[in-house]
Amino acid sequence: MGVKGKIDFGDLLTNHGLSKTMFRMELLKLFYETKNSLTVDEVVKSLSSSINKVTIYRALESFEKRGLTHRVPDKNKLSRYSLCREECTADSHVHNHGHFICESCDQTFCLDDVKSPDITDVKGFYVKKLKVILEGYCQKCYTN
Amino acid sequence: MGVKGKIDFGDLLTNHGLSKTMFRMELLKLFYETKNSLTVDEVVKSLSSSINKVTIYRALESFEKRGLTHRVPDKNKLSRYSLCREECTADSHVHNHGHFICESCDQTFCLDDVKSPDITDVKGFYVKKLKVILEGYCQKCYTN
DNA sequence: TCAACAATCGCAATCTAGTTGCGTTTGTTT
DNA sequence: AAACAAACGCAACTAGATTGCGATTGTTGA
Repeated sequence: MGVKGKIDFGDLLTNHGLSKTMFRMELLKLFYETKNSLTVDEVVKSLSSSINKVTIYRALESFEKRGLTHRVPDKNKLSRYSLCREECTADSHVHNHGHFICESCDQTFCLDDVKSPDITDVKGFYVKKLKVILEGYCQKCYTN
Repeated sequence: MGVKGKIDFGDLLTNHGLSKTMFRMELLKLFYETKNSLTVDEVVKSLSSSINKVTIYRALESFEKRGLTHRVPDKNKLSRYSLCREECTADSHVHNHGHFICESCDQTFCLDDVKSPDITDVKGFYVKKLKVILEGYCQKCYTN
């Protein structure tokens, strides 16, 4: 169990039916410390220990299956991964706010003021995910 | 010029600063006849004449540069392409409605009832594109 | 109209994110 | 601690997408 609000990443893994390995705890920690989403390459660069990319792919795959992380789009080229919020479950990743992706620096920003549309009235579809994606330039890249 | 409301795809290309080639007119026609978005592979299958994929990629690239078509996301794997609506320009692709992508059959459906959030108040970002993406199963795939 | 230039095209090679198979290592369970 | 399952690393592979370059087609202006 966690102590004084600190997150026990081992417990987090165990509670989600995943083995508690050194690497996966480090990976989970990285995602909790990172505000924005990460690509697999960014994960490689951020981790202290050298780890095989395949392992990262497989870890993130099982994380998503267990409702810990999920993919977010990134200009259709490569995948980004992001921690799930409370409202996510293994089978449902519905975000209630928009995400901004900067074309230049590739950073993702949460836009809490941009609310997702109400989809309770959508008929004829079984909706598992909802994403609101804004793309363009962030302040920093725009002024450069 | 077009005659009696029929679209002259040659003019459309010329007006957007593109050369009027047989293939590009066919490609543009295909997009105007297709309700949903298309992948490059789907374009290959739909075209009567055999055309190199590279040419399609390059055509769609220049179409996007000139504000004729744009990419839409597809489960992070491959790209789909879609005609721009009136509100799109070369530098701005902001859709006012959501898109549903079926995980199973990969079809994209326009959800005119799902309105995009208002982003006029977003500060600190230069927004070029806005997308609302829903994913899950369409009726047909869900009941199978 | 047609020569000159620019845009487009096809082919082949290349790039790269992501996947798969399999033998080894590590974690979990009892 | 033994037995089983999950996770890992390596190497090979897949497939969407890109690039270089010579050939073809389209556009422009005299």
